[in-house]
Amino acid sequence: MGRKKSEQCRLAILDAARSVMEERGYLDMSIEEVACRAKAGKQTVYRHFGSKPRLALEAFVAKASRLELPDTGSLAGDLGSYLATLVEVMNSPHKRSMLGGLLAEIQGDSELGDAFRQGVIEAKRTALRTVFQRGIARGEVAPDADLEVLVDLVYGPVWYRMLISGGRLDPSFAETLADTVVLAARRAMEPVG
Amino acid sequence: MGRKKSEQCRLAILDAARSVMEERGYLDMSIEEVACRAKAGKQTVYRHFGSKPRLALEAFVAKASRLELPDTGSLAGDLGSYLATLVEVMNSPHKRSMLGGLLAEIQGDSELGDAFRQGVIEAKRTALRTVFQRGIARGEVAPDADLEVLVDLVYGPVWYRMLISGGRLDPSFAETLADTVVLAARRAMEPVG
Amino acid sequence: MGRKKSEQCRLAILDAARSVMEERGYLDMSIEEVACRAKAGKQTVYRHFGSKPRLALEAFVAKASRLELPDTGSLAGDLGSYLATLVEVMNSPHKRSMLGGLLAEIQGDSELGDAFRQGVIEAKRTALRTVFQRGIARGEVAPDADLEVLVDLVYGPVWYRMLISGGRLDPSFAETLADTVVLAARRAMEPVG
Amino acid sequence: MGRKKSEQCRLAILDAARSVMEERGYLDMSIEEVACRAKAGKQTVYRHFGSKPRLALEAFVAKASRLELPDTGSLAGDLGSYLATLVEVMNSPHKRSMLGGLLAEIQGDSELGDAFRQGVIEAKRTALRTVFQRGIARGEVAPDADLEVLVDLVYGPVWYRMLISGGRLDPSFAETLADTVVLAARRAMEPVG
DNA sequence: GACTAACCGAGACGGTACGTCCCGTCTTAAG
DNA sequence: CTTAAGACGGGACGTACCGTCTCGGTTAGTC
Repeated sequence: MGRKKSEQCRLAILDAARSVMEERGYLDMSIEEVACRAKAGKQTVYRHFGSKPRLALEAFVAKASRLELPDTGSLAGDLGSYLATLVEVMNSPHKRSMLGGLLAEIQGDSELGDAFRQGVIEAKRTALRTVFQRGIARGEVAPDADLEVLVDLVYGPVWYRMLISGGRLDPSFAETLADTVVLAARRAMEPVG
Repeated sequence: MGRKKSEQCRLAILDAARSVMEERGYLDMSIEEVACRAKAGKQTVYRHFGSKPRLALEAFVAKASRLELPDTGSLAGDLGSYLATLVEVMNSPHKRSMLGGLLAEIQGDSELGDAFRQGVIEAKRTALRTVFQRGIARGEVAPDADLEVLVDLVYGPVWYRMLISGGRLDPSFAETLADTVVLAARRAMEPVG
Repeated sequence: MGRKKSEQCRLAILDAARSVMEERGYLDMSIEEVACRAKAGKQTVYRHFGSKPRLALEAFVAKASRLELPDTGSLAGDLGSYLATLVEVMNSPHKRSMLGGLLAEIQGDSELGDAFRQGVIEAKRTALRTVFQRGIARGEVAPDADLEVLVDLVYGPVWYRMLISGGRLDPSFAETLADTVVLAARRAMEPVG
Repeated sequence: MGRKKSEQCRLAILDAARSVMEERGYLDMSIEEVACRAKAGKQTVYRHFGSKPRLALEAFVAKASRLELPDTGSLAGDLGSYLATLVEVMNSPHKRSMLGGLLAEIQGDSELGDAFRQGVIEAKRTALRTVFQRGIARGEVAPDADLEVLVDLVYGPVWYRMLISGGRLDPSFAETLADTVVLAARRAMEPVG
């Protein structure tokens, strides 16, 4: 029984969380400020989200721009188009701060980690897997290629530059990376040498 | 005049920091506990390291096993050997926690970020760059290849699996990744088609 | 319709309030726990009693053992008998806690204070006043005695020992106090000296 | 070792506590506001006083006007003078609120209760005991009188009026009470009847 | 060898945020 | 139409750490 949890209230909190994170970054976001901005009590925040990283995760997922899967007719076209968009989206200080903070929390909280990987990572991997499978059908990708590694080959360098090496995330990087992955995917078909 | 900062004391603090991080993870490490374990005053910790992420960074760098650069005579051999070791070293919960935490702090603190990239990232990249340059000399790598992207292609997937996707970091992954990068590096030499 | 249920519900709340207070004391009694034990909603508690001190007051008055006014034929007898019972009743940790808590609330809430004095204090004072008036009729009490002060002389020391000094509340105290008050009451009749 | 607790800081907190209590009463005094007014951290308040009732007790004791013990040469004079002053001092809303709140806390916290009785109550009782002993020496008080009850006879009615019955605390009450106690004390000497 | 400035441990300081509890009000569903 | 259940905005709790600031006590280099 009892009163129902208000959806309106939930959204106000998510909004507040988002705006605080964009202003201060994940680490300096406090539940107290989020509650205050959402004109909610702290308890209400905890009732809805349970903890700071959960809140951040939901706020992140809520606004995660759903990247559309391109279908240009060739692996090179698909990858080039997809990576161009991906790199542009990832090249944002807000995202860097939010994702950096979440990564810290994820290590050692496996429940949160699973939720993060399920909600944020896996969907994107599935999209790319489809792209490579279409490549196999077209004969552009070796049929025995390790799709997981190919997917890693795309996402790995992007996340690595964004969060770790601080390398440039520009169109030229997207292009070079796409080209290289295309070559790597194809080559597995041919005899080495 | 006066007394010098004690090296012994500095080491005790680094040791304590390391052990706390291994037990509780980066986020739950407090300066107070580190000071207490090192039988040092908090002030002393701040005098030597200035802040928590700096301390963690130094603790990390201090114990960072200096990976030796193999020279087997072939790119495939070098990469295979290097990646096998790298993947083994990275497959550690402690490292995950420390690095995740550092990443969170790095976003938005550019001074710290620079130190991290300088002390942890760049050295490793340089090593790999050398490997690829030897490959060029041997004719195993296209002379006009983008070395930075090739290096990203190695480190990106490893960090990505470690911190983000949670994918396996096992010898078979190392091998597949090494093989794929070797192919990608070589292919740039040949006409596409 | 549900008029009957209402009274039943009121009693359940009073019962619950009493039992919580006996277990935890007045200060640590929360409306929430009372409602829960009474299987009532918080709103219902507020509808019936309005506030915690009101509830406590009603719970206290409800169970207040109605002390019978003795009529032994002499002031000494009446007072001795009455004080013996009073002291016994007051010598209870539950009562101490409830009354201490109520006293705290009463200061600065004059409406509650009036209700408390009206419901708990005045009835007892009236009883004692009657005893002294019978004493005047019998010639045992000076006719010009200040009855209010005489009544204070009985209740004051009892409450004072119970709540403030922590002095013993035993039969011997009751006896000595009764004797002393009898003397004080009579003496006003006679010339000093 | 370590830095010493600052006396200055302790006094600032006591001062703040006093002023908050005078404005809001004991129950509505919050540690947070006290700390804020004293420009101290909450932790500092807890370090020095440990809990709200302890703080209130110390604040109360600190400002407790040390009533001087009169020595007029007669029991009637001593009691009249002492009670006149006592009643005047007790007739204060601040005191009512502070003492009411403390009484609530005292019930069920025997350590605090002991401190309260030791610091606030016992000193005053000792003073009065001395007065009565001088009365015995002068032949104004029965030598076998129960001094404890005589002392109760003075303080009881005063506290009772202040905190419980709400009766007037004016000079005429002080006078009547003093006279009555003098009579009660003397009478024990003489045969009843 | 005695001085003395800097360092050391310890820990108190003014703060900020935590996550919890309870307040008194409001909303919903069931009887 | 009244209940119970319980979510709501709010406020204080007592705790944990933050980074800074005294404290004595302990080393080293200079005089």
